[in-house]
Amino acid sequence: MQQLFQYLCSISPLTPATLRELEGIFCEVALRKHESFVEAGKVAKKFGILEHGILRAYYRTEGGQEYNKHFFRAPCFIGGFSSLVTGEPSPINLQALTDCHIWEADYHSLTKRYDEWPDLERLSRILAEQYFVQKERREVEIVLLNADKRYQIFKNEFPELENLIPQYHIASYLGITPTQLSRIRKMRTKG
Amino acid sequence: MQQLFQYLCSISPLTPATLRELEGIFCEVALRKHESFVEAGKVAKKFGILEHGILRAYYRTEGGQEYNKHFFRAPCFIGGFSSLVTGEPSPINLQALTDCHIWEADYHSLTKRYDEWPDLERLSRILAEQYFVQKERREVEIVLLNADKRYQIFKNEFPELENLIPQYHIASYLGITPTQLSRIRKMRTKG
DNA sequence: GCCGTCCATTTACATAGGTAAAGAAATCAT
DNA sequence: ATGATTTCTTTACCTATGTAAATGGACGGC
Repeated sequence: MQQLFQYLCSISPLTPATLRELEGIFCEVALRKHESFVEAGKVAKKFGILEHGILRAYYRTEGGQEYNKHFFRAPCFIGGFSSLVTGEPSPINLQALTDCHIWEADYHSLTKRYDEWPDLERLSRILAEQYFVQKERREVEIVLLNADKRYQIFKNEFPELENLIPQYHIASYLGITPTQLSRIRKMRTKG
Repeated sequence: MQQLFQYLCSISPLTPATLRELEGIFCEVALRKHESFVEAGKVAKKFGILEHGILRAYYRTEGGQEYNKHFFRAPCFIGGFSSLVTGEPSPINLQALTDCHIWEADYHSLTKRYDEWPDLERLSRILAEQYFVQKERREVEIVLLNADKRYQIFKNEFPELENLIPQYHIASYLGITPTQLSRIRKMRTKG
C-alpha cells in the first residue's frame, strides 16, 4: 500500500488524512491472464491501480475485428475511463495479457469525496489533463504517420512488450493487419 | 459577459464570488479571419471562450502538409490546451476561419486561483474529462472507419461547416486529400 | 463586364495496406 | 517427446488513397 500511495502522490500530493481515508476504499485483487477488468457494454464502476502486470484496452467492431487502443503497464491507473466519466456503457474491454495485481476502488466512492478532499479532485484533474494530452499525441501519430513510423514509436514507448505479447496485438495497436506488420518487420531487418 | 458566465456555469456551477473575480480576468478581443489565436512553436498562454465565429486547430508537418485536428464553433473554449497544460511549445496552430469574437484570459491567472476557488478547479477537471472522452471517440473513428464514414460523421457533427469552409479544410480534417474527398462526394451523389 | 486568383474536380499512375489462404515456426498440454 | 494449437510469415491479388498535373468553375476587385 505504501508503494501505491507513493505512486498517487507522484501525480499530485495528497494529505496524510486523505491517504488514510483511501486505505479504506482501495482493496487488493488479482486478475488472471485473459480475464477482464472492464467489459464492453456494461457501465464501468471500478477504478484501479495496476501494481503488477499488463492489460490491453480494446474495441470490438460489429464486424468482429478488434482494435487495441492501449496497453497498460504497471504502475498505472486502469479503468474504462470514458464510461466512468460519462456513466454510459463502456465501448471498450480491458483484458489482462498477463496475470495482474491490482488495487481497486469503486469510482464513485472516490468522486463523492471530491468536496471534502480537494487534493483528490486535483489529482483527478491532473490525470484527466495528462490523458487528454496523450490522446492528442496519439491522434496525430495515427493520422500523420505511416504504419512503419508508428511501429518505431511503439517500440520506443513499449520496449518490453515487443517480445512479450503476440504480434497480432501489436498490429492491432498500430491499426494494421498482422500481414502488414510482418511486411514492415521484414523490410526493417533487410533495408 | 452574462452569456459567458452562463456558458461557464453550464459546464459546472460557479459561485457568484468566483464569477465576480473572473470578470477582472477575462477581456474581450476580436480576431479577423486568417489571424491566429495560438501559434505552433510558441508556448500557449491564453485561454479563450469563443463567443462568435469559427476556428481551426491544425498541425503542420515538416513536409509542409497540414492536418486539421479540430474545428471550434461558438460557444466553446479555445486554446492550445496541450501546451497550456504541459508548458511546452504548442504543436498546433489555432487560426480563425471567420471573424471571431473572443473572451480571453491568461491561463495561469486562472490556474493560480485553483486553491482559492475549488469550483473553478472542478470546472477544469470536468472539461479535461470531457475533452479526453471526445478524443477517445475520435481516435476510434480514425482507426476503425474509412474516409467515407468519417465524412458522414463530420457532416452530422458540423452540419453548418460543409458549405462554409473550403473542401480542402474538410479533407484535411478527415485525414485525406481533396482529391479523395472529391471522389467520395461523387460516389455519394451517384451511388 | 473582365481578369486573376482560388478552389473543386478529374485523370493517370503509384503505393500502402487489406483479404484470404497456405505454409512454417513456435508453444502448450499431456 | 508428440501431437495439437497457436502464432507468424508469405504469397497473390485487390482496394483505398496518395501524387501530380490539367481542366474548369466560382468569385472578388476594379
